[in-house]
Amino acid sequence: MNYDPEEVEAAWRERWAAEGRYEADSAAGEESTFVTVPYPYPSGGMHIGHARTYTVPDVYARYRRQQGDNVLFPMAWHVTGTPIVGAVERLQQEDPAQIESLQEAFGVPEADLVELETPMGFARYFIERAESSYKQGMQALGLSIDWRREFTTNDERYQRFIRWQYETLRDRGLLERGLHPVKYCTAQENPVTTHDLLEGEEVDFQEYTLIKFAGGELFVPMATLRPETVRGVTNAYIDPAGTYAEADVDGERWLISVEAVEKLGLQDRCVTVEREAPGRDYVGMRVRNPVTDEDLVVLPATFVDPDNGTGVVMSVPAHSPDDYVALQELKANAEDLTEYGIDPAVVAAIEPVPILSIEQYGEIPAKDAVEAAGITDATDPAIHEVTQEVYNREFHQGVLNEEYGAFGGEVVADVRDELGAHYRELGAFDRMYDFPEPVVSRAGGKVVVANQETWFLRYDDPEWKKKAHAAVERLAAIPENTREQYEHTIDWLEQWPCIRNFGLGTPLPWDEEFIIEPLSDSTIYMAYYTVAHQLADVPVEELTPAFFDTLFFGPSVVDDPVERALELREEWEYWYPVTVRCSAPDLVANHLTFFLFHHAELFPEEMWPEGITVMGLGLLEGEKMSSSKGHVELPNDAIDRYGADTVRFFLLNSSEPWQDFDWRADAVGNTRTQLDRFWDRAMDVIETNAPADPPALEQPDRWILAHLQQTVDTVTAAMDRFETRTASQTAFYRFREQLRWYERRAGDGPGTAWTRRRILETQLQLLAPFIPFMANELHERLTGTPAEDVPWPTADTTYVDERVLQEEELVRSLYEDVGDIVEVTGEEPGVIRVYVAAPWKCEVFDAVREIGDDVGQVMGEVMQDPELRERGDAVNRLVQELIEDTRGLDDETLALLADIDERAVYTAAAEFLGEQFDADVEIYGEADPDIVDPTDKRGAAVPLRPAIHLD
RNA sequence: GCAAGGGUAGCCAAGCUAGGCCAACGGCGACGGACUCAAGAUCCGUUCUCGUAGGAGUUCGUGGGUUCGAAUCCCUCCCCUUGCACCA
Repeated sequence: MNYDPEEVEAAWRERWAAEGRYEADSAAGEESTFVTVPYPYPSGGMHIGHARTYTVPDVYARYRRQQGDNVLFPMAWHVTGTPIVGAVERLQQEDPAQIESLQEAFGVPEADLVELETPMGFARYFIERAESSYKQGMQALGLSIDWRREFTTNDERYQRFIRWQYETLRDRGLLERGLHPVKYCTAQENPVTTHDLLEGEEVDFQEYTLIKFAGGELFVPMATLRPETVRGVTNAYIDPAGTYAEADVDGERWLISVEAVEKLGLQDRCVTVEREAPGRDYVGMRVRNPVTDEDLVVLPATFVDPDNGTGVVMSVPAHSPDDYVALQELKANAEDLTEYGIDPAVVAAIEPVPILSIEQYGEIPAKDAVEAAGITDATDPAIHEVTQEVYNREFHQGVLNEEYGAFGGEVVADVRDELGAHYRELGAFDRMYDFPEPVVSRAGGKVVVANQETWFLRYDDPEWKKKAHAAVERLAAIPENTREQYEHTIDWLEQWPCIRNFGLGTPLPWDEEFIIEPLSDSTIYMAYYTVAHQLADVPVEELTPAFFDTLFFGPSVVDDPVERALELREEWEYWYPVTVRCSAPDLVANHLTFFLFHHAELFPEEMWPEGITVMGLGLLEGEKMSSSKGHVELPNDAIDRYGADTVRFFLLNSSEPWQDFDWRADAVGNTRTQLDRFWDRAMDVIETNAPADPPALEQPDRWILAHLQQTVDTVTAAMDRFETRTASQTAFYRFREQLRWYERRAGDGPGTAWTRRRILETQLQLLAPFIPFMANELHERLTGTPAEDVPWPTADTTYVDERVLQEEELVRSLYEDVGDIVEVTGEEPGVIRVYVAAPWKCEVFDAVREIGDDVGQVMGEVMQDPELRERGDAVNRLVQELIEDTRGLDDETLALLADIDERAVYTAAAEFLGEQFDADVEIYGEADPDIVDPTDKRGAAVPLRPAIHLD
């Protein structure tokens, strides 16, 4: 019967579902393993990258099950937040890109679009209705999930649980109210996310320092990202055509652009406009530098954007190529300024003021940089690059001048923040947020930065950080280098705004207009899995904070513990902690670290996560997958084409879980071919009769069985380390390499037939986690029991045999040497003569073995023997050669090698060699009296390496 | 810039944490052969250079260093990928 994955896989899916094979219930006395993976976010369909994300934990779950554990692998759906809502909105607005993405990438038929018009409709569709839905994909892949525990984060009961979590955190003082800058659409009057942006998706807002220059009572704040240049300011620029306002800002009178008025108003400033006037009215005004007390002039410039910062900028020609070039141009055209009543002499007198020194440049870095680049006017596009370069170098290498007092002599990068804070405290500086370039929302509104009232998770709390670090310490971090990343993230996290103004999810219990955001409502939900299906029977209104207190903190923390909660507590205690969480690398810096933080705070140490495995990302034909570009591979398509086992095997075998993988159709096709071949061979074995009990075994049989035991050990060790690639490569491809030799060597007796069955049986058990459909099917056909229902194999000591491995190695290398010679000479031999090293050479070998790799010492010892001394040079050469050959081998192996009867080994293999080369094979001892040695080759014989003569 | 990962023979990709069985696993492609009317599939072999005896030479981003010995350890430089937050 040919391999037909469709049929085999359908049968097993049905059987697993009917048996409830993967429904896991707590069972006293059985070891529990709890495997989790972040629940999918159904804002679109499932693609092949997701398939791997969920298959990796499945393979581990299956492995642990074969190892005898009671394994729980649950799944749920994350529908919190704005992406789904946003996707629905875009659909309603008939956004063509969105519709194309749904139809092209995820194959949504026109007729189904109507189902996607509500957020939960949209979510449901991609959870289970669509061909490309997650649940259908997971079931097709054969993931061993306990589906009874499924839920969504929008479910009432789940929300009760999250409310309990947040009330608890608030009560512990880990939640705090405050203001936070966010991207804000002025048209919708609402915060927006990156997905909501039409223009400027890549742009991040920045915190600008406002340097409060003053013209009499009127402050003229100027925005800069380089507050340390305050001493280098030579003048200011204003847009003469812009509209400016004199406004009361928190009790001070400020001159700012009208655009800045709006922005500051949104940044928690109290702003009242008192009069408006065109920028030109302020040209020529004198302003005082708050740090140096110098008086500077405000000059007109068309390059000033009133919609950036405050609309008034300072000029630092010594350190900014832009400003330097502008100043040159201004000087050249100083006459034009008379129209503003400015004396050209004033402009002519402006000279760059350097404030720092830096190696690569002279006194005026901007001047040098501009001249070196040959820039003469401000329209030269190269000026941006030059500016960036000067900014970078000055930041990292610029040493501030002595005028900076405490900051003098320091590198900018080290003191910029401090310096800003210092002058802010003195009232000379202030700050505002803004974008460096225009940002527009999909609704068409201008996007600015607004301070929003919000609730923060206090990840900056030192006690909490300490607990989180403790959780990392006991964590099995896979790969190990992620450990450092967790530590780093914990140290670096500050306050995290954990609510949104809209979207799906759990409302903040005490302020229901806010929704707890997705990264914050998914930190301890693994605990919810342990009781999810049983919670369904508890009336929602009974799921009070006291109920969850009882469940998770125990009976002692509440006055009157509910019985049901105590029962569920036993479930939780049975399954928890999480054995391993499989996740993505980009989640280390947020979700996974939050996961650790919350566990560390809410649960006792023994309930903290035991392991996290971070998985690599997927590429498709060498390129990043992108659902918006339709560059995706869907699991259902792949499974239709290749079968689920092939998809699984490719995904797990092409790289280790934490490495990136590349889905390439040709490689997947090849994987399928390999499985076809495996199936055919397995069927041959299954259909061949073999004795039930081990008959007499030949050398090749014992050799391959010894190899099999090594393979079992290697695969098991790899699985324990989550090295699925190593494990599957070893069990499948590596072992097949050995099998090729075996097939060449093996006879056709009952021993061979028995050995083949024995090998197949073990191999199927090792492969069952990877290709469960095929492995179970074949194993059942072979033995009557599916592979997943028998214990994971362990090395059978009956067949562990180091000697047979080494002996066969001698045969193999003899075979290869003969082959090499045949190839080089291009002649077919009629007779192969093999000369085994003489006894005196073995004595030398023994000496090398005992003394080690010191040539002098070995020679000293060996020359004690008069018989050997006679051979002088030959002994010396042999010693050197043997030392080379034996280097790195351990004593045990050497002892074994010394003990092998080489001649017997070759004699036993002579028939085989003769068949292979179609020649007669003669075995001699080097010192045999009746030796045939036409070309005097025998002297080349060395222990473990016979001399050869082909005739 | 900071942080992490990576640069290996035509391509993909092991090995590098414990330096020497590494000319460097494996796959693809290519070439030769077997099977076949033929093609495909399958199987066997070759695939850095030289070589009519199992060998020798030169390779693992660059340039140095440590060592008897380095793809493997240390340093310099070049290049590539990813992340840098309120976005799941």
